[in-house]
Amino acid sequence: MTKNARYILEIINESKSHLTAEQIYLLLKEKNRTIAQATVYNNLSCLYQQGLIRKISVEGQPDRYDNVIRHDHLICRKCGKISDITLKDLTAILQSQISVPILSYDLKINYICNTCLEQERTDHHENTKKSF
Amino acid sequence: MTKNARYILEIINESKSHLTAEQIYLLLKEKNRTIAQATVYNNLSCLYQQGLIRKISVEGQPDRYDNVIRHDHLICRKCGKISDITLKDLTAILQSQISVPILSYDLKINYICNTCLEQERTDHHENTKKSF
DNA sequence: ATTAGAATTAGAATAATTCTAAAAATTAAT
DNA sequence: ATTAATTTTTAGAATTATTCTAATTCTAAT
Repeated sequence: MTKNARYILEIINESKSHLTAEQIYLLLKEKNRTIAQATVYNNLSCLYQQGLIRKISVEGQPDRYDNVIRHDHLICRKCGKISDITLKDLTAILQSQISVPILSYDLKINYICNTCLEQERTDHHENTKKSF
Repeated sequence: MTKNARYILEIINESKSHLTAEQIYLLLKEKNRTIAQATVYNNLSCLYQQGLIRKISVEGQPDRYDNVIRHDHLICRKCGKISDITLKDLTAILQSQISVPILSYDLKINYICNTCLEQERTDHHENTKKSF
């Protein structure tokens, strides 16, 4: 594993958020390492193929990268916000229903986050007022 | 709902595969409807927001669209192939662990498909041979 | 030190999607 | 039916994310 790959893996493992390739690139530049975007992409692909990181793709957003410690994601259907949540491991339940070996699974749970719920409530209220 | 939206929804609901926006556009053209790509994208966004279709994003691939009948997906980690699989509904199990209401969930199970397994076996064999 | 192979680079190229502003179609009001 | 208002569609430009390319730099073994 190259130095850059190690740095990138470290950033992903230490981050609490779900970074995009772009964000990782910027973080590396901040830490005054000179690195090209292509290198970030290269290494991310590499790390992903080796199963050292995972990719989470939320529609309308660039791919995001995450550590491989088992956890699931809550996705707000309004604003696209991603939050971590650790639910009971489902591997056994799933594997019992599938004959081929499961490598891993990605579970995204769609909901509406509090901010958007609040927003919705306010909007609705305003509409109601307007219609009088 | 506009005529185009209806057509697009129909195509998605009737398709057994997981179509991209591009593929939907081409299908519509085949059925000699004149339609612009932008219209396909517009309507897909619309249908998605209304919860009438779902989007499945597999890394390295353009977004794909699917019907909302509950089912899960098997994703081959080597070639990216997507297959449908209907596993036991997990909503109750998940909801019991989450306080906010779940709208829906997307479950992608990573595995290696038969073709890729075969491929791997062959490659390995060749490597072995070569190394002599 | 020399060299082969791998990693990195900057920038071009590509692919998917969104934006824009005008045109066409649909709907509602007269 | 005619006009006006609104919605949908359109073609093409613009943007964004990502990959490709070919040259350069680094690394590690001789």
